[in-house]
Amino acid sequence: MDKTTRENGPWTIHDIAREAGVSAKTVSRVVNQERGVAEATRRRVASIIEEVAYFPHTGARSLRTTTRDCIGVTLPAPRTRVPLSPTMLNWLFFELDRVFGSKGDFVVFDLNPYALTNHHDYARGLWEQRYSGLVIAGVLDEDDSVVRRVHNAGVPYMTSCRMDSFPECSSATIDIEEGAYLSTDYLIRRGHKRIGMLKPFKNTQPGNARRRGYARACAAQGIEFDDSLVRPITLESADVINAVFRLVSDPTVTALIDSSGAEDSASIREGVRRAGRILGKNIEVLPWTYSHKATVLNEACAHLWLPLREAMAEGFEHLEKWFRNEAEGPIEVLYRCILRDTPGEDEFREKQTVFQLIT
Amino acid sequence: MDKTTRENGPWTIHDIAREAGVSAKTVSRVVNQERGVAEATRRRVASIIEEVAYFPHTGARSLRTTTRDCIGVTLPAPRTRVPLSPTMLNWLFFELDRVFGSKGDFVVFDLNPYALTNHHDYARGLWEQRYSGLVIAGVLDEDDSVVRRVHNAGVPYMTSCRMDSFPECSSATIDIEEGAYLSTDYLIRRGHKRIGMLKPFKNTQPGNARRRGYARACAAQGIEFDDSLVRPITLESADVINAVFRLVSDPTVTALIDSSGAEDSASIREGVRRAGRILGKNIEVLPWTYSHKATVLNEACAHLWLPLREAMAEGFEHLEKWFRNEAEGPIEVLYRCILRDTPGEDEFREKQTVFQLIT
DNA sequence: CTGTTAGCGCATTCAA
DNA sequence: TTGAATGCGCTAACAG
Repeated sequence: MDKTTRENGPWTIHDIAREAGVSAKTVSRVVNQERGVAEATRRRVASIIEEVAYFPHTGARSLRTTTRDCIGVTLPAPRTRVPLSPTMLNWLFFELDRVFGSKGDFVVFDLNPYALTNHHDYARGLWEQRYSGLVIAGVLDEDDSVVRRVHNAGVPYMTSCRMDSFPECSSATIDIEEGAYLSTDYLIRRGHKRIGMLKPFKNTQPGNARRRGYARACAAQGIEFDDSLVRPITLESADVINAVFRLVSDPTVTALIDSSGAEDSASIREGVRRAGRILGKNIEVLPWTYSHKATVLNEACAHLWLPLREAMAEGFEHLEKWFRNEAEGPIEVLYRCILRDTPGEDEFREKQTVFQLIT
Repeated sequence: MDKTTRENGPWTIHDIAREAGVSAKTVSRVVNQERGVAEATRRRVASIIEEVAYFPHTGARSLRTTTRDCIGVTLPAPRTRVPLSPTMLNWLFFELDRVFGSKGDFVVFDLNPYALTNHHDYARGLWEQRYSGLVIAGVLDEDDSVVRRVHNAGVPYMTSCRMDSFPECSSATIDIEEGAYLSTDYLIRRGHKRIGMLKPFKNTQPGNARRRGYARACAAQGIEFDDSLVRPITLESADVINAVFRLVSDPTVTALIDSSGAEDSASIREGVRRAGRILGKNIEVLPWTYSHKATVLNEACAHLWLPLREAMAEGFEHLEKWFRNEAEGPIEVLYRCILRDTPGEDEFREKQTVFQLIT
C-alpha cells in the first residue's frame, strides 16, 4: 500500500500529529527544526514524516510567514520592445542557478507577464507573494513606476540598469556615460571631428547616458555637438543597417560608435558598404561589447568592453545575502567600461597607423 | 501618498471589499472573472483593484485550489552523478519559456534539491504543492521511486527517459535500444567482428538499452557477444580516454561506438592515439550526437543522431495541454534514432572506401 | 517540553 | 446579483 497519500489527498500536519500522538504544533516544530522537542518525540515524528513522505504545503505556510525560498526573475518590458539577447538570458540562467539554486532555492522565471490580458505588472510574482526577492533583468524606462513600488516594498531586488530619475534604485551595472565619454574622446583624439553614434534604448538611462557621455566628450574637446549624429536604433538588423548607411553617407562623418553592444558586425559592414565607404580605411568604427575579449570587427580601431555580466555577478552575491537577511540593500555596484585599443594582436596596431583621415 | 500598500502590508480581498462597499466574495468574482456580478459593480471593484494594485495572495489561493500557474523543472539526480550538459540545460530553458512561459506561466527551476540537508526528493516542489506540472530532465535510475509517486499523484509530468521497470512512465525520448542496434549492425556489416562500445548511464534504462541493442545486433548477425567490449563510462574526459585506450589497445577490436552523446572528440582521439591506432585507418568510430547535423569526428564512419530534443519538444506540447487540462497523460513520445553514414560531403564516402580492416 | 487557540487570505457552499 | 459562514494547512502567541 502506498502510504504517501491519504484518501483525501496529501498528508497534512494534523495527520502526522494524529499518527504520532502529538499536537500539530509539535510536528511543526520538528519540521522547522525548532528546539523544544524531546529527542524521542522528535525521532518518532520524523520517522513518520519520512515514511509517508510528508511535505508542508508551501501555500499554507506562506500565509503565516513573509520569507520565501524562491527568487524571482523577470523582465521590465516585453522582449519585443526591450530585447535581451539569448546569450545574456542564458548567462542569467546559469548565474542564478549558481548563486541561488545551488543553495537549494527555487529560481522562478516570469519572463512573459505581458502575455496575460489582465496582468501587465512584471513584478506580479512579488505582489502575489510568491517570492521574496526579485531580479529585474533588462533596460528600464525612465518612467517605470513598478520598480519604485518594488523598492518601497522593502524587498530584496536588483536591476541591471540605473535610472536617472531614481538613483537610489538597487542596481548592479556599468557606467554607460563614462563609456560613451571614453569612446568619443578616444575618437576625437584620433583626429575625428564628426562622429556618428548608434544609440539604442530610447527613453532609458542607458540610452540617455550614451548621449550625455558623447556630448560631454565633445564639449571637453571643443568639438561642436551635433545631435543628428546620435542616431536612435533598435537592435533589429534592418534598422542598424539603415542607421549606419544614413550616418556614413555623410562624407564628413569619419568615425562611428556602435554603442548597441549587439555585436552585429554584419549589419555594420552592410551599412558601411551601401554608403560606399571602406571600414578601417576611410571610416573607423568603435563597437561596444559585453565580452571581455571579443573582437566584434577586425577592422575596428578599438573596442569598448562593458563588464555588465561581471557587475551583475557581484550584484547577485550581494542580493543573495540580502535575500538571506545577512546584508542590506539597496545594491550599488557600478563597473567602469574599458576601452581596448588593441584586440590582442600586434598586427592590429599596424592597421591603426595605416589609417588615413579623409576630410 | 502611495495607495499600493496599507499600514499592515499588502491589500487583501477584504480591504478591496470594504473600499468598494461589497463583500469579499464579489471581489473574488471580479478577480477570477466569474459571472454573476453587475457590470457597474464589476467596474467599481476593478477600478479599485487597479488603483491600489491589488494582487491575490497565491499562497492563500493555493489553499483552496489545486491547479497552479507554475510548471516545475527538476533533475532526477545531482548533476555530479548524472550530468546534464550546459547545452541541454540551455535548450531546456528556452524551450520551456517558449511552451509554458509564453502563455504567462511561471517556470520554476529546482535544480539542486539535493543541496539541502533534509530534503533529497527532487519532486519536493510538487509535494509542497508549488506547481501542478513537472518536467524531470535527465536520466532516471531504474529503481527511482520518486517518479512512481509523481505518476501516482496524477499530476502532469514528463521525463526525458524511459524506464524498463516502469513502462507507463510519462516520457518523451528516443529509442536508445534501436539506436544501439543500428549502430552495431552497421559496423558488423562493414566487416567488423569485435566492436567496442562506450556506455554511459549505469543502472538506467538508457544505459541498459545500449547493451541490449548491441547484443541483439550481434546475435542477429551471428557474432559472439563479448560483454567486456561494452565499457561503462562516466562523461568525464579522463574516464573516456582511459576506456577508449583500454578497448582499442586490443588489436582485434576494429571499431568503436561512442554512445555517450557527449561529442567529446578530443578524448576519443587521445584514447586512440595512446593505443597507437589511427582513426579511420585501422580503427573506425561511430559517435552518437544530439545534433542533427553535427560531425563529432571527421574521421567517423558514420554518426547516430539522437533526436532527443525534437522528441522532448513534442512532449512539451503535449505536457502543456495536459497541464491545461486539455489533454490527458501519460505522454508517450518515442523517436527513432537516425544513422547518418555520410556527414554531408561526398569526400566522406571516399574515406570510407579507403578504410582497411587490419585483422 | 507540549498543547490550545486563533487567524493568515482566499474560494466554496449555501442562503438570501 | 450578492453576501455570510466555513475551512483549506500552517505557525505565532500564549498557556500549561
